[in-house]
Formats: sequence, C-alpha cells, structure tokens
Amino acid sequence: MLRKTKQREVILDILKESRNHPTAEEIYIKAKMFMPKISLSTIYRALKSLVNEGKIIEIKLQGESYSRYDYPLKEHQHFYCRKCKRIFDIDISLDGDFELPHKVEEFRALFIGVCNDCLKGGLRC
Amino acid sequence: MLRKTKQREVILDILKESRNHPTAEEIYIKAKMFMPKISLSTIYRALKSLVNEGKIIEIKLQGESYSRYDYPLKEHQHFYCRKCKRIFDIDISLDGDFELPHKVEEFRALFIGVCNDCLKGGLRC
DNA sequence: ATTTGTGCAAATCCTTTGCAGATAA
DNA sequence: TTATCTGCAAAGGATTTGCACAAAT
Repeated sequence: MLRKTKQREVILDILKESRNHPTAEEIYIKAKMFMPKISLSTIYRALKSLVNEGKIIEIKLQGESYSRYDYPLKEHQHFYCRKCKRIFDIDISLDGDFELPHKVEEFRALFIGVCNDCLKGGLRC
Repeated sequence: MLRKTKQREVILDILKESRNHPTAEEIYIKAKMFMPKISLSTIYRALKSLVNEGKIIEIKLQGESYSRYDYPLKEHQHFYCRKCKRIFDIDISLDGDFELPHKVEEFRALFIGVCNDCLKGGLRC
C-alpha cells in the first residue's frame, strides 16, 4: 500500500493551498523551498499516485503540452481564459442528470473564453 | 494566410470521416494510404493549424500522453470509458446558461465512467 | 516572384524509468 | 527486516524545428 512520506505530504499541501492549478514544474519550485533536495521525478511520481487515488485531478488543455493539477476542495468546474491563460474555478453543479446510455462516474466541464479581468481592459493580465 | 494543399485536404477529410477521435499517429497511417510520402511532421503541423483555425478540436485525456482530434460536425460532448478507453460522442446541449462572470465562447464537457458495452459483460471491449 | 508548406532528420520538451541507497511499516 | 520510496542520471515518447526543396498564390 501507499506509504506516508514527507515528500508526498509537502506536494499535497502545496496543491491544497494553490488555487492556480500549477504544473509539475511549478510544484517542484515550491516544494524545493521546504525540501531543497526533492527531485522532479518524485514530483511526477507523487502526482501520478495522487491522481490514481483520486485525490487530485489532472487538467490538460488544448494547446498546452504539460499537465496542470488541482486539489478539488469541493466539486467545481473550470474556466480557461484565452488571453491571460489563467484557469478559474467555476462553482456550478450539474444536478440536471443527462440520462446518458452509460454509467457516469465523473463529470468535467471546461468553459473557454475571455475572463472578466481581460474584458475590462486587461489591466492585470 | 493559410494555403490550400493536398496534405491538409487529406488530413481534414480523414478527420471528417473518422468518428473515433484518432491520434496524430493514426491519422498518419490513414493519410499514407492516399499520400505515401506524407510525413508525421506535416500531420502535426496541419493539426495545429486546424486547431488554431477552430476547424477541429484537440482532446487530451487524463492519463493519456498523446492528443486526439475531432472534427465536430455538430456541437457535442464526450464520454470516456475507463475500461475500453473509447470515446463516445454525447449529443446534449447545455442551453441553460450558467451566468458565469466571464465571456464564454466555448464549452467542453467530458463524462467519465463505464460504457454500456462494458457494463453488460464487456463482450466487445 | 515571393511566400508558405513539405519531408527529412535532428532536436526539444515533458514525463518516465533503472538503479542503489534511504526510509517507512 | 523488507517492501516501498527517493534522488540522480539516463531513457523514452510525443511533438516541434531547421533546412533545402517544392508548391501555392
């Protein structure tokens, strides 16, 4: 079974506190602050096992070649801004069942467009 | 501007006729039947430009390391079967606007679960 | 004529793996 | 103890790029 290690704890903590869907590389940088000797492969291994356990989700966007990761505190969906490339959490629930001819275990929605910040002038993007 | 070439025509035609969300590699194999000398990099370049034009979409799944491509005849969403790994087209419309605080230009939904075929015995999966 | 696209091979980028030592149970 | 995890370096696989030639406008 899965063991409890400092590395995995640090990585999960970083994800719990990040609300910006970091990449493996970004998690690596942050993790190094707490554990300077941690390696990128440990990050990748931890992320993979966390995804397999279902504790975090992997987000892949059209056009981006790397994965992003998210610790979903509560069920939510995503909005991707074409301009500033940020991902926003969207708090909607799709309770209206869609009656698919399959057994649905999970639902992922991605809205794509231009975020509010960019719309009104792109001040901070 | 974008020029009209035989290679791009062949690739788009293959996508139009494929209802199984092929990878670049799979498109390459098919394209070689029509153009034996076509190269993989041409496939990638064509796919990228078609995605940029908005003519096709790129689908990336959690866990899969390559992209799949889809020519969306009509707006539809996707269902991914964990067992047989197939992607099914789902014909639902999300007309109920969600009133997001952003300008939504596009919507992508992915349902994940076990498909009907696999549920009843996995005969053909 | 000039600009964009293609094929080839080599390069790049993100991610995974092999291995020997370290650590958790 | 012993099975799993880590760090390092090296490998891997999917995608991209440089270049000279070919094709489109």
